[in-house]
Amino acid sequence: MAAAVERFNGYYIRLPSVRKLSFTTLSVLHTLAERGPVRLGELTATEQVTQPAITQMITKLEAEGLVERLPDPSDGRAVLVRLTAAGRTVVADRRNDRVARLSPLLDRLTTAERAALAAALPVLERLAALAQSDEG
Amino acid sequence: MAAAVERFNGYYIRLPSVRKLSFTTLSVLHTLAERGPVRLGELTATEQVTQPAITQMITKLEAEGLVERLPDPSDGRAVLVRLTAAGRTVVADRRNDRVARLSPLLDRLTTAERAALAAALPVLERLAALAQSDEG
DNA sequence: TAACTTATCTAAGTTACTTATGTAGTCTTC
DNA sequence: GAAGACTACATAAGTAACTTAGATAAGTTA
Repeated sequence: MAAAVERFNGYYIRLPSVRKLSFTTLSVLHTLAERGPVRLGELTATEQVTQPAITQMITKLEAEGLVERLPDPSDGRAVLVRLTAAGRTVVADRRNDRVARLSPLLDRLTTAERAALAAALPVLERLAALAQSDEG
Repeated sequence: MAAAVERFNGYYIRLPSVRKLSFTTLSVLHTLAERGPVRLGELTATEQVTQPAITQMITKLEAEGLVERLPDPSDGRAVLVRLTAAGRTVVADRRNDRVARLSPLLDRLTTAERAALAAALPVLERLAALAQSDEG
């Protein structure tokens, strides 16, 4: 869908208003941005939805030019999903948006307050890791 | 719907599996638990959905006995929404569940790590207050 | 009191999910 | 090495939480 890609590229600054992406969809795009090409079944495991839901979502995102399906060379049944350039733009754009909203608020905190937030981040990551290790 | 109430009361420990409550629904119940009786329109403002969505959700929750509609004495058009005892049980039950899941994880952190999390909480509250004051 | 506004409700359509099932590639076992 | 079982994904059909558009009834204003 080259037309969709061009449209996204041309107006990427307004992307959030071009198509509203659901929470789950955004989570998938984020996962793909972090982990690179991933099998469809792996997305089923990480997101909290069923496998057909992922199939349908990826079909839509592919039609919009945000992701692409690739054959998995190691398994003829499997499908690898990868972000396109347009897809990476969406993710980066959203991150920039978050930063733009948060920065002016953080600027109004004291140095000590910002330090308290920064000190909590690694603890939260460790907590998340503990929770995840308990599942497996 | 007395039957629904009794069912909720009788089996409240398993409530989360009786009916899956959507994210928005849970947010509304939480808002009602925090702020007490609230006008339907006020819920429209705090949650991120349209007014008809709130009307429909409250109708469902009322049928299940979790909330009740009251006339607003100060405005004949308005409707006040209030948690029932069963609704409060749902909220309390979920909170207990969160505590039960988090506590064993927090126990595995060091004292310093727990202190870092505790120190960040008031900062996050202040940050949220700053964000909210910018909207109005 | 007529015109306007506000608070909620109703109706109809959309969309992101679900469960159930189909299909093709891979593994196992004798 | 072929048959059966399993796995990865796709398709189909139904559900539930939303949406927009429009109706109703209470309150406000000129």
